[in-house]
Amino acid sequence: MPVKVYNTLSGTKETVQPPPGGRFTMYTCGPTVYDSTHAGHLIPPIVGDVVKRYLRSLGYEVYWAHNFTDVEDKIIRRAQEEGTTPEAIAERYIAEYLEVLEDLGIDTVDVFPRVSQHMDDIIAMIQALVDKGYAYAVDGDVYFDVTRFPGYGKLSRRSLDELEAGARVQVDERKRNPADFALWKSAKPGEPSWPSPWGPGRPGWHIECSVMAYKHLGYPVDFHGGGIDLIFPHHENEIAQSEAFNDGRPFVRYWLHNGLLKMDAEKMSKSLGNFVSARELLDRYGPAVLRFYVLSHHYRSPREFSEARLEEARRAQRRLQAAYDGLRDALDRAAAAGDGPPGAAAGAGSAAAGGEVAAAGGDGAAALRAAAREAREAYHAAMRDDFNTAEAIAALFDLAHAVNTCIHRGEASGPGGAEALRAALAVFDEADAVLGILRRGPAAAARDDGLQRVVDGLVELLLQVREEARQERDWVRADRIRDGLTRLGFVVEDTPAGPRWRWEP
RNA sequence: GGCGACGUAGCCAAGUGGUAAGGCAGGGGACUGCAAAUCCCUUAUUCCCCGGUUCGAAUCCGGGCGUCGCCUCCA
Repeated sequence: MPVKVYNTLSGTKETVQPPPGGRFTMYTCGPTVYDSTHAGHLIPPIVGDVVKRYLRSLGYEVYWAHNFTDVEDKIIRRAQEEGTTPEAIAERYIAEYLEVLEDLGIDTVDVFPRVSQHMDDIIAMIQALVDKGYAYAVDGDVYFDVTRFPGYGKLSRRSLDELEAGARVQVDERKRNPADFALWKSAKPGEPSWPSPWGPGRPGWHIECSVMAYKHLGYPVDFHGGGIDLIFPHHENEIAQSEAFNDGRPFVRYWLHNGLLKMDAEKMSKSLGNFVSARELLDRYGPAVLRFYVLSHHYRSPREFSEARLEEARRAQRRLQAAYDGLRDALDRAAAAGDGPPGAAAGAGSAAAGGEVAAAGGDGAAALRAAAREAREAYHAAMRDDFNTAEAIAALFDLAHAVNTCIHRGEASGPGGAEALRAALAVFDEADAVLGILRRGPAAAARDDGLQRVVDGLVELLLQVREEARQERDWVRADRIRDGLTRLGFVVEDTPAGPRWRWEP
């Protein structure tokens, strides 16, 4: 079952050819760490995480490098403004970013290379480009000569003529061609610098990624990802450098670009100042809802950010979560009720074929089993088609509906009920091991601190009192307890099996 | 100005030739002491507009209109 991806380079969907040995490499452009991580930054790592997890679920290995740009003009400026060092600035925002990834459940990145740790390799690659005649040094700067690389413009589909026509910046007279870009920039007084054959300076913006991809993954890289705004000039230049360095051999096999997050119809960006902090969103919505929000759109689509959209995602995720939780409850009850022979309760123990026959009596179980099978197929079909997570999630909603219906009709406890529930649970778990949009595992695992246990105990106690009031048909007191808990963020639901509660601040 | 992408119900959003997924919101009903959750029913003869190709198009082609991105740092 082949996976297809939309490759920016070819402009078409292509069938992914697994590399020899079944080990993929993936490189994604991480942030320039001069300011806080914003909501838009979450998309590439979430998409990368899903790509890696999905391929892994198919039995492949994926080695993923996600870089930090920690040497850059804006970091230097920021350091000067705050009277500290660029390293301190970078360190601060790298720590914040890593914490955000961790809280999002992204533990799939294998290496986080940094520019500052690859100076020797960067200088070596620049030197090689100079030696091969693709680059030239002028007054301590080194530029890449785009006219020497025939494929220049193939990713962003533009020609050098178009680029010159559209040039809006003042052309540096020392460049041979206006589109030439810097590989090495000489340091101005007071700026951090590294020694080089061309004098003290620092790398240009693009060379770092070519170098770090080469060093950590080797060429060709199987998947290279990032925001669609990086196609030009960043990725275009990476191709030029890397393929020139590699004597024309391909740099990347599949280019994956994600759509941008917009804010008030403009792209969210640090330079525009219209961004929302990722940390804040994470604290307010939690990883499951945030991932749900990101993955409920196709990764290539642009999406509009707003509180209303996130609230909507929260409600939608809650529906999925409720079905999942209900499923696990039902399984627990089935296990507790009669762990015994699955068919015994209904006395439908006929025989081997009994499972199917008995199901005819109330074929909720059979329907659920069929729904689980269909959902699993639909999930894989969606994921294989350019990682269409929106469609994959739709398959889970269909399954959620089937689960709810089965439980609602009381057919989950019938013959084969538990088996069907387990089949459904297996599909949710399989899909969610990739998507990460459900809160799973025993709730207790997340509550290991003493205070939390006290709170749980108090809520349980209040609910017991409320149950006593309800027994006495003292609705006033019962509602007072429930309303009070609701105001504190505890949602209480009465079910045939007793009251259930959850904390939803 | 050039290059690229997009325009699907009140809203979000899948869907590249076969007769419109899924979600949110809304309406009606069931269940409930009342709720919540859940279930049942309901919400686009139509996919920005105009032409064309085809037995057949949201899907292909041409032309408009609109929005966004890139051409300068940017996930």
